[in-house]
Amino acid sequence: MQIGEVARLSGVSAKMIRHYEEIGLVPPPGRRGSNYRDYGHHDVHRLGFVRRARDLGFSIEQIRDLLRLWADRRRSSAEVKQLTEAHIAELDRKIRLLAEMRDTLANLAHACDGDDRPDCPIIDGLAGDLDTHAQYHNMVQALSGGE
Amino acid sequence: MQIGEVARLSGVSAKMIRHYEEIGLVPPPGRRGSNYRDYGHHDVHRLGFVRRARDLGFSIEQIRDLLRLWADRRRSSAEVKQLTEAHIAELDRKIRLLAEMRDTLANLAHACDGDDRPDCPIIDGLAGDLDTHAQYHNMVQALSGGE
DNA sequence: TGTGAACCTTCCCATCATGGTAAGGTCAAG
DNA sequence: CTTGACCTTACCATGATGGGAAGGTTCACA
Repeated sequence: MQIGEVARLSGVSAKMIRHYEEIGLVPPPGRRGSNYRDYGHHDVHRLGFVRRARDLGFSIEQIRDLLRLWADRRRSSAEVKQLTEAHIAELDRKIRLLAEMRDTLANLAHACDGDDRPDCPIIDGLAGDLDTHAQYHNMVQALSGGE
Repeated sequence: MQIGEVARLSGVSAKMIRHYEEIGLVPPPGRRGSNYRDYGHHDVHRLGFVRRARDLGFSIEQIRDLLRLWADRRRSSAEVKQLTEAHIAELDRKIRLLAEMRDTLANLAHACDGDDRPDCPIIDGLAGDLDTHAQYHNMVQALSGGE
């Protein structure tokens, strides 16, 4: 099977399949006389695994571990679960960070008239006329108390 | 003022200050006889603005616009607000994406015993023995119905 | 006057995962 | 024999940041 078909079947681009081979994430396949890579069903399966793990936000290094665990018949599910929960914790951390940004901005935007005049709490906040965090907390208080 | 002090005062590393100059985000400062960059208070203020905008997740190009608006006395707050709300929408999109990953993984992990045996729904899900999304939705149903 | 520490300068490389493009080889159908 | 669809390698780009090398400047202190 040529790389293009594997790409179609696995959902991983040919570009990335070559890249994963180069970094040793997947083994180099055999070559035909034409020097074309030659894949089998097992490779499609493995690359599908990689794609699904990527879709769930695992890093390449984590996927390397997951592939090793997948192939290891003597693995403990505890190890898989532990790796997964570490990743969940990382996702939670990122979500909290983004949510904090969003909330700060939403509060600034809420206080901004959004009209033709230049006066703008968003710009003022960024300019540091007010400390952004203090401003954020003041906002929260003003909003919860004043509305 | 040397770049190191500006870095300290603004919270932007000297490395990044030079980078922002190179990409035209901030104007090149004057130079002393030693060829050292020479900054004033205004530069510290501007870089503080940049840092706060970065902390809120704005991209460099968005910050370029924000700096222009900041300097424009005839700006409309509507323009600032519009830019901000576009960014908020982008943050929401990222948060939703990450939350979906987290929820899928949390459900898989929930179904995983995490013991010494190799059987593992997480690995099975990644291996595509079940479609991940279908599995996720089945999980949700199983969890809400079965507990 | 010398010297060492603490600055500064430019230049290049690395990250992470992915895409683009260029220049060229292979193969099957028409 | 050409055309088009495929494949190959090699290099460059992204975005924001850091690391480090090799070398120049400044200043305090012995």
